[in-house]
This record gives sequence, C-alpha cells and structure tokens, in this order.
Amino acid sequence: MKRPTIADIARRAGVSKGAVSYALNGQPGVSEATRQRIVAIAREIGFNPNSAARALSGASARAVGLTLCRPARILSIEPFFMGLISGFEQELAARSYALTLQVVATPQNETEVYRRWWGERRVDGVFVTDLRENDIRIPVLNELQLPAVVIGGPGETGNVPQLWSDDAGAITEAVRYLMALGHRRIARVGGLPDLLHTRTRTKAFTEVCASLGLSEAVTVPSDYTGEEGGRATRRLLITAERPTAIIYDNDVMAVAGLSVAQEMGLSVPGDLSIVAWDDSPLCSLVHPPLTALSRDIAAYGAHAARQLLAAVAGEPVQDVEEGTAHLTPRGSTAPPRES
Amino acid sequence: MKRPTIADIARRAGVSKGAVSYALNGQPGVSEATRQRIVAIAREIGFNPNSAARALSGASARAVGLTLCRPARILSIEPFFMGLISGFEQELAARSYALTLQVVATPQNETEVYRRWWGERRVDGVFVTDLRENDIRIPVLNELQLPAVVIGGPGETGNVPQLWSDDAGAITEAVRYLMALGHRRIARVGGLPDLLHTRTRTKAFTEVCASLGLSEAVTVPSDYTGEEGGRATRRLLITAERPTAIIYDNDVMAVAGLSVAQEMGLSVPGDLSIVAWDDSPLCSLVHPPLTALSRDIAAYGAHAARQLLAAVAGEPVQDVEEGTAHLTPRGSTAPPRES
DNA sequence: CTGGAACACTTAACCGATCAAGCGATCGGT
DNA sequence: ACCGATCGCTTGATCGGTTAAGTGTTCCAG
Repeated sequence: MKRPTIADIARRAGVSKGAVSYALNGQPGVSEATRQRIVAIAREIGFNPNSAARALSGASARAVGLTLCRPARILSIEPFFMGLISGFEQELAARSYALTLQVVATPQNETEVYRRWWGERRVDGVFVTDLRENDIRIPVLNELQLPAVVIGGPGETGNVPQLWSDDAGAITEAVRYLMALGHRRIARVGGLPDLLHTRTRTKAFTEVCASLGLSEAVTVPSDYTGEEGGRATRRLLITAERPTAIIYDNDVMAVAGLSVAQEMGLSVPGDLSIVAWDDSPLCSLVHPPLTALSRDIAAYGAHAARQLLAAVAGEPVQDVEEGTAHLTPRGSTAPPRES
Repeated sequence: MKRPTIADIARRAGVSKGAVSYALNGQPGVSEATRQRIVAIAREIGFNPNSAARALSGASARAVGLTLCRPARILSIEPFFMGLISGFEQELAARSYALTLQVVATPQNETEVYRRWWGERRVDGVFVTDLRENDIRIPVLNELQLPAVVIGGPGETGNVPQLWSDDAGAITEAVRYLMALGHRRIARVGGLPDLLHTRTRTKAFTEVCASLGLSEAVTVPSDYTGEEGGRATRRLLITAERPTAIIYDNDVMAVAGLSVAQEMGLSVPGDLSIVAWDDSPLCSLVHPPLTALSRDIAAYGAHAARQLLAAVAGEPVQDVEEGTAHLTPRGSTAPPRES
C-alpha cells in the first residue's frame, strides 16, 4: 500500500505541493476555501506527513528522547520511571510528539547517545534524569545546543533548565512528624549517593535532625534495590541503639525494610516506624500499608514535558521547583513503644 | 554547531558523496584503501548519518515502536513492561535501532498510532502486546504491511509472527506442585479476561484441575491492579470452603493477596499458600517471599526484538514458543494446615 | 592490437516535505 | 488611467542521504 503524500493531495485538489503545505500548516498563502478543501482531502485519504521529509527540510523531528541509566533489574521494579513516562506521554501525545527511549549502562554512554541522536537529528530535545555533581552530560548538551530539561536538581546545569521537587521540605515534614510521634532515633536509607537529589536529601535530613536536637541521625547509602535496602535495614536494626523509625529514599527499599523488620521479629509500627519516599500503589499493597511522602509523579513528568517542548520551541524556560511531596500517614508509623 | 554530513566527508576525502555512502555502508564500489580513509575521516569528525535523510531515501527509519495500553496507575507498578523494554533494548541498542514509545488509552487508539507511525514513516515495525481475541490491531497491521511481532499468543494473527511462553505448561506445574503439597482447593486470580493469554491460562487451569480431580477450581477475573487483586482475594477467602492455595496472574496482585490474607489473620503459608506468576524482585522482597513462576522477561523481550528485526529485514519469521516458566519455591507455599 | 569485462569511482535523480522568491490577478488610492 | 500593494497561488531550490546509470581507466584474453 502506498503512503499518501502531499503530491497526491495536490493532484486531487488541483493545486501545487506548496499550496498544500501552506494549507496543512495553517500558514497564510492560501484562501480559506482552498484550505478547507485541502484539509478535507487530506483527512479523506488518511494523510500523515512523512516525519523524515519534514525533519529533513529543517522542521523539527517531532520526537524527544529519554535515556535510562539503571540496570534492568532495578528499572523493572522501580515505579518512578514508568510514572514519569506516563506523565511525559500526556503532553507529548497531545502534540503528537514521539518519545524515543534508550536504556544505557553508564552516564558516559548517555553522552554518546545524545551525540548520536543529535547527529542523526533523531530528537529535538532530551529529558535528563539522575543529575550528578559535575555531571558530564551537561557540557555535552551545551556543546551540542541540544534542548533539554533536567529532572531533579537543583544543580549546576549551565543553560539547561531544571525541574525539581522540594526534597528538603518533604524530608523536614517527615522528620517533624516522626518527632511529634515521639521518635528520637531516626535513620534514613538513602538512594545512590552520587545523585544530586540524594545529596540534597541527605543534607536536609542531617540539618533538620541537628536543628531538632536529634544527634544520631544517620543516613545509610544504598542503590534503590530491594536487596540493598534490606541489607541496610538489617545493619541499622542490629545496632545497640537501634532506630525507632527509618525513612527510605524509595518505595521498593521501604517494602524490603518492612520485610526485614518482620523477619527479625520486630513489629511495624510498634517497634519500628517506616516512611517511604514516593508513594506508589506498592505502599498501600503491603501490610501494614506504608506511610509515604506522596507526590504526583505523572504530573511532574507532564510538567517536565511542557518545559522541554517550550525549550524545543525556542521559548525561554525558567528553572522550576515543583510542590513539596506531602506526607500520607498510613499504618507503618506510630509512636515508639515504651521500652 | 553544524552537523557533519557526507558532503563534508566527501570534500575532505576528495571523493563524491556517493563514494562516501558506499564506503560507510560497506557496499562494493570503492577500493579498500579509499574506504578506510573515508571511515577514518567519518570517525574523526564524529559523523552520524542523518536518520531523516536516510529514512527519506527509502532506507529504514532504524526505529521500532511499542504502544502501551494500560492506565498509568498500572504501568508504573507492573514490572513486566519495563523488563520487556530492557530486553528489547539489549538487541536494539546493539544495532542502533531506536525504540519509540507511546502510551495509549484503548486498542482503537493503538491502531491509530500504527497508522500514524506508518504514514509518518517513523518506525520500521512494532511490538504488539496484550493480544485479544479478534484483535482489531491485526487487520490494520496486515493492511499496512507494517512488520510486527505479537508478544503473547498463540492466536489468530494472520501473517504477523508471534512469540509466546508456554502458559499451559507453567500453570500445570504450579497446580501439580500445590497438589503434591496436599492442596485440594486451589483458586486463581486471573488477569484481564479479554487478553488472549489470560484465556489460555484459564483454560489450562480449568483443564488441569479437572484432570486431577479438583472440581472446585475457580478463576476470579481481575485487572492486574493491587486493589482488584486484593478484592478478589478477600472474596475468595470469605467463602465457606475457602481455598488453601491461590495462584495469581501477576506479582502485584500476589503481593496484595498476601497483604489481605495477613490482614484477615490468616497465616501464609500455614492457612493459605500463594503462587505469583512472573517473578520480579518484588516477590523476594515481601515476607514471606513468594513462590513464583519465573521466566526471564528480558530474554523474552530480546528474543522478540530479534524476531521483529528479522521481520523488518524481510526475512521469514516463524511463530515461536519460548520455554516454560519454572516454579521457584519460596516461603509462601507449604502443605495446608490440618483443620 | 583490440574488445570487453571488471573496477573505482562520478553524476544526477530521487525520497517528501518546507519555504523563499516569483508571478499574475485584483483592488484601492490618487 | 495608472501605480503599488495585497492576495493566492506556482516554481523551484533545498535538506542529506541512497542508488541506478554513466564514465574513464586498467587489465586480460583472444
């Protein structure tokens, strides 16, 4: 089956290719009557502009890219990225932009993919996640002048606009809540320590605990996997002065932590309170359901997509701090048992 | 920054554009010495062929598509798709094919996306998941002659090759195992009843139970969400002759089922044995860890990608049945307590 | 010594859009 | 009546590759 082109439309409408192009793109240069006739024919024969031809003649590729730099094992279970992608799609689909995905092994590979995509003219812009300190991707994006939006900051990103949520505020809320319940020994199982938002959280956690007089606030670094989260939990719970509450940097580790506590014969929330960061259906699924720091990740992704499309269109884009995640109390937090 | 083109290479090498094209594509028509010179220059200036130009002149778009037809809420937590995508990427990245993703609301929308992708020449082929009976996507793919691979069958797919795993064998293994443990009342919480692989599983489950003399084998349909899985579990557990074992069609529902059982004061595996279908890290994370039907989803995805790329290349592609998922016994299954 | 095949290229058409420049018709102003 | 502007379209160049057809050289067989 042959794909219809603007030439086919032009022939049937008795006008030139150029006129068809003007008509379909809403540009001046054709009369309203002709435009409607052309649009009607285009619809009738099911015309879709060839994206390659369009991209070739200087217009946009109508596609944006996302690289995922996590091992398959983590990607498959981590709900964050799929939530983000769903959010992207809300905006992208509405403007018929495609999303191009690539799973890579290292940040170095990500820069290579950016270079390739840019050279191939495959995407108009990219989403950048998992920002690190002195992130090697930033200079590449600046060099290539490839429009981008960084999700998760704030950090040094040169001209690249950023979008982040108020992690410091969220962790402050969680710590205050646990303190109000009577907890004095609060620990945290953090995400990958290289990531900038992990550092932001760690810094905020340390500060708020210090300011509230909780001297023993400790953060154990981890890698977002359930195994590591479980191991970190075990390490925390065998200390002499074990914490009575643990905050986890993602939901998967929180679930693993719950499991470890139960396996060690500790009751949740009686002996240990648990707070998960990022509320996914997972948190309500387990028993007891987990108190979580909730934010609307799909909305976050949709916002990022709007930012990226604006950047692609050449509009000035500001750095944006999204709202603070709010605490959703569930069954995994309670006052510590007197002992 | 200007993108290097073959014209730039041609100028520096002192040859024509055509010669460069032949050299870089490994086609005959240039001497080995010239080829090496051209390749060296291409590498030196960081040349990447413009994918739009390439696609426009009849060559492939070097991209394949995947549509996901699940609400965001399910996508984010369901590990299956991310596992599949990771598998795709192993093959696609190696041959520098891009993966284009689109989240849609209905199968009808999927056909529209196929038509658009085809018209735009955006992808060379598509992955089709969640096959249904009389699936409306199949005639569209046949009409467009768009190369595709169906993941999950077997069903009526015309010329479109399929790849599926032996669901009947897997469920037979699970039922036999539970019987061997002494279970006689085995229930199942199924996935979306429209999906063909759900029907395959239901049929096989019913048959194997009948052949083994388990008359009360019941399947409760569900939608893969934790909420529905939990509700279905509750409904099963309040019946007079409640099942002593439940098989779940995905891991999320199994975790929810575990939670419901615990909430109802039933011990797992003492009062209720649980088997999850598709083993994700989630299954080992909860307490007790879930016995699961494991298969290597990434390998499944990689296989599908190889099939699709072969179909894109015009090679004949056979329907393939992948290996049977195997039972991984963990703490959630045991002989039923005498009562 | 010649005809023809093989080789190593070049030339130019082509894919399907976009868009600047051109061109004839109409219209309003003086 | 004539000039210039505006409208509504056409023409044709262009993007960066691919590829069929053409060209000039070499080399070998007859």
